[in-house]
Amino acid sequence: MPGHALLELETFLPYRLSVLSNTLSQAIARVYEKRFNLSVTEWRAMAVLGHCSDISAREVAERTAMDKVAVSRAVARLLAKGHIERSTASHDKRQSVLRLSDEGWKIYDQVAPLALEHEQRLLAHLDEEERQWLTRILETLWQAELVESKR
Amino acid sequence: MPGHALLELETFLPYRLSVLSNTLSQAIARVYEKRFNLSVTEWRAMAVLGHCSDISAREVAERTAMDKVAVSRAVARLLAKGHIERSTASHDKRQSVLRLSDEGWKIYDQVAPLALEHEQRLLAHLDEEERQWLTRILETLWQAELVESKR
DNA sequence: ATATTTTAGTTACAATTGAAACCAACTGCA
DNA sequence: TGCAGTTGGTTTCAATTGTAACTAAAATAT
Repeated sequence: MPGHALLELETFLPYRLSVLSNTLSQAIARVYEKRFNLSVTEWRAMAVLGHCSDISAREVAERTAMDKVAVSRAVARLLAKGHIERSTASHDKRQSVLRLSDEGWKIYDQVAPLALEHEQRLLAHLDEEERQWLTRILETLWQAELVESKR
Repeated sequence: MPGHALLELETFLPYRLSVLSNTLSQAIARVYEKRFNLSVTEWRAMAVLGHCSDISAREVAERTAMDKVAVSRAVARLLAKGHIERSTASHDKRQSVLRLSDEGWKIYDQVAPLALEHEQRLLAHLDEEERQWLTRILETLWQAELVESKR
């Protein structure tokens, strides 16, 4: 194609990141889905609550980078399944206070190791030096995107 | 949370990749959308056709990592907008032969530089050494995931 | 040749998602 | 106090997407 801009999708960073992360997420998602009947959004909410409990839906949204509608729906389904419990914040009756139920913890304790194992299996393809670079680079890009998207 | 698996979402690789690539894609997508009325799938199809012309829908699907239904719909919309043209392969009447129209090339020639520029702006946060590592690492993970997902 | 299976692409229907409207509770300020 | 503007969360409706079924053409087998 003479005279046209040279964009090769296969080497285009945003595209590569997108495809890589999608195949990756879907691979894990399939496991959540089949074995535990959890969608990605549901699992993300649970993951956050497993790590810091008694937070509001808004805070779950912030920490998972999901929007509040998605969180609202995930919370509704998790409540229905009994994986989480909800009460109302005493200082602000709009806010909910969310935490994993005993049942939820049982799920969490099964899924979390699986997720970590999957991550390890992926990282096993890299040597220690590569892993350190990757962490560093992702951190940098993450920060860069954050400030970009805030504008 | 004593006695529970330690999964911190913020440092979990699949999660980081997912959030990073989503915010990244959306940032570019917004530009496609607003300025050129193109969805991400539509643009991806056009990007592939800009790079190698006269290929079938199946081949577009392969090269964009989208499924054939998504491609079919993107193609339908691009045809309706007049951005691409379609004929039938002489050696196999099932296959379509797709290419950008003159109109399509005009769009392509505007969007492609924008996309490349966005990529450059992002990469500008990294030094040359980091960029090389990133390319290498993504390539490795890409290959690793490909073989994983084929099983 | 003809029946069977596979492949390219589309269509139909259900499930998921996103945007905007909405409600209730809080904040700040006159 | 009371009223305008925010904020947390839900609901509604439309658009997007995924799955499965489908058609037509080609490849393979009988």
